[in-house]
Amino acid sequence: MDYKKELDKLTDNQREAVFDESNVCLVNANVGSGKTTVLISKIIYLHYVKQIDYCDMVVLTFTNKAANEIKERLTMLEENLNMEDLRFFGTFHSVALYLLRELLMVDQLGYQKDFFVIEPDEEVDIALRIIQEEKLKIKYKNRLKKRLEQERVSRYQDDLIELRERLQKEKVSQNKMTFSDLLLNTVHLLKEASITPKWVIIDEVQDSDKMQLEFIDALMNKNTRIFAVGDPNQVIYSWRGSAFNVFYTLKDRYQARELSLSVNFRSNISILEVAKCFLQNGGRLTGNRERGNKIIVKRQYDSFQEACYLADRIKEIHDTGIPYKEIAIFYRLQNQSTILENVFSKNGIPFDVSLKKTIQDIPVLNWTMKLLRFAMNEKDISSGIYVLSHKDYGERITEKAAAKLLKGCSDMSHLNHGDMFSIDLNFAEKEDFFEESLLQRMLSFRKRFSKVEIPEVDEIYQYFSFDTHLHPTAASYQEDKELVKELLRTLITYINEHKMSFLEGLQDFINSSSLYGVNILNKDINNEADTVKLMTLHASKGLEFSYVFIIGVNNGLIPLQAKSFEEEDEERRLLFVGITRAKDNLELSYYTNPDTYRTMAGESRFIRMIPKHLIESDDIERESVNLQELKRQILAEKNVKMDMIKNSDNSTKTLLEDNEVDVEDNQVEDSEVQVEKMNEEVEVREIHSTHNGNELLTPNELPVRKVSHAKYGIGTVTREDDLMITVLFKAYGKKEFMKAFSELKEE
DNA sequence: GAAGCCCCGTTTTTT
DNA sequence: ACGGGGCTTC
Repeated sequence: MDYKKELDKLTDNQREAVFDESNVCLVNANVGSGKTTVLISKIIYLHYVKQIDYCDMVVLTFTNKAANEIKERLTMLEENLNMEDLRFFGTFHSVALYLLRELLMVDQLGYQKDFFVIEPDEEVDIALRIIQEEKLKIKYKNRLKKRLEQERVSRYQDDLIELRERLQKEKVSQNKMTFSDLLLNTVHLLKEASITPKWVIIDEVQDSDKMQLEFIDALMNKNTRIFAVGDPNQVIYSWRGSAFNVFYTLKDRYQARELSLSVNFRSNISILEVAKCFLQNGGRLTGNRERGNKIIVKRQYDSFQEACYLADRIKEIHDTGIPYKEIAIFYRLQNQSTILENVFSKNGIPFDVSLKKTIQDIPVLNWTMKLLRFAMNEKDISSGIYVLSHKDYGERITEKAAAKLLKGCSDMSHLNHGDMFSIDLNFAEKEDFFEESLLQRMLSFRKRFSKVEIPEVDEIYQYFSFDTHLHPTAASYQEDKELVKELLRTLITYINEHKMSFLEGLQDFINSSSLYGVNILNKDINNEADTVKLMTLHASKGLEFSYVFIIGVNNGLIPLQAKSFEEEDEERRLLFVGITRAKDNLELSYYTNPDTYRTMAGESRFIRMIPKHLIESDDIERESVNLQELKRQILAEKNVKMDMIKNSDNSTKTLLEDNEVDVEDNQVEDSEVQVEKMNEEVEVREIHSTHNGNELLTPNELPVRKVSHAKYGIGTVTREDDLMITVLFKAYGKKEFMKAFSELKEE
């Protein structure tokens, strides 16, 4: 049988995890160590060797992509595999949705079985409308989303708590659940239900948040077993709530056995040695490949010069026979891609940018989706109001008027659909308006299409008189019309594929577009295409390329300004993730003239964490590029410093003068030394930048307490209080420690 | 209601 | 560094 071949491919280490017999097993899997292979092999092993039915396993992932990958691999082993058997395989949210729809009593919470899943923005829209209607006092409406998530008690003495209660009721009455409602309600209802999976299997478990851990816990009974894989060194989403130290939490809660996979099969030794500099959990990371090329650190003038350089370099690489799709460029911020896009387009370099373009980002499609939502669910007042009052496509009425109009309708909802159109015409100026109105079309939509075979695109298009609403005179008309028709085509295809009736299929499509994202124009990054891939470091997780360029490794960009050490740690893991995407060649670059004020000139402290012998020297460039530029920078630094001296007291002045570099005398020194001196200057400036005004260092503090740290080496204490100590390390820069845990030794 | 002050956020993104 | 929003003061 084929499954044996799959299991034979495993290494001893991987085999141990797959064949493990403990009730709860956590696999601490290093980057590139075959995490997904182990997870899938475990499922195969349980199914084919241990004879566990697939439907006795709940397999949880974070992305649809990961879920699909697992399903595909299982289908490859068994072509006739019934997808119904894999009904508990999917993202946390899609499994929750399945449970709520098929197995749990949502009516206990006031919901109906055919509830809708809504986008996060829609919840805010609903909240804003409640605020308006109920005349609630809410401050900082522009950060309402964050406030609703975070504040358990109102921070600003307003009606936030009342709003949250009203919002909850409103969602129930409109029969809608947000993403977090899906998990929350499932956890709530599972307590009373008897759903008893034999196995709960979790991928990328380090990304779980509290709610997801509760979801796992709610699935557990005394015979349920857990198998989870993850990598604590790849936690890059803690800012959106992934629970702290999930491994420890789970291990403790279920008395789990922890196994680790330490061998990396992806990158060559040169790259792994660099990656190790950024490993924080002291874990072992070993490779099994050859040494390969040293990594390159390149200095660039600015992002435009760099884009031109990259265009040339990529052509060169491609000419050696490397396909474009083996080359990737990573950056910290989305907007860094624009300059690359422009320059690459001009130079004929094929590329794809990973952009999260969804239906809601395209106004006409957002409007159309809401129209369909209201047509399917007349309780969905907020969508109705949006559709009717939209300034471009709506009925040229205000939100208030639309709300009144809809209220009139829902008060009449005890009447059947046919009677509805005779209601309260005070709001509609003449009968004609109402008879032919979009509102009427939406309200009678379900009746009109209930007994119909799946209609043509044009039939739906005509029914809603889309042409009238898209305004043939408008500049965007042609484009809008194409988009709407494309959306409707996608819808019809979707319904045909799922072999459903029209209305059933439409309902499903509406929910899917929230939960799974419908790709209308294939805007998502196409991995098969032979193009250079441009993406953020975050988006690079889980991928691999032969050539990787990480650009903008400047302080203030990589790492982004960090407010706490937790944040700085996360920035470091983020660079670790980027570095470990590279199989054969890695190049880091930084700017000497960055385009934004937030970014500081010169290489990031992260680059200085890499020992020099691991880096292919860039000296030839440095020498030829410009001593002039260097000199200019040193002068600029000197001016900054002189300003500071003017603003500070005399004792500090004396101290700083000792460190000064006489630029004129140093012109003939080699550039290496000059760079070193410049770095010293920067360090002096950094000490100052964190101490404004009277907080400046006193002479007693500075000369000079040296301490040493196992990882960062010897450094100078720059600040100290009861709780914290700040040390400046030559190779790393400034680092804050909590005294209790710092393990610093006095020199 | 204009002027000035204070607080906060700025970035990454899946479902 | 800078802008938005809320609050206080005149």
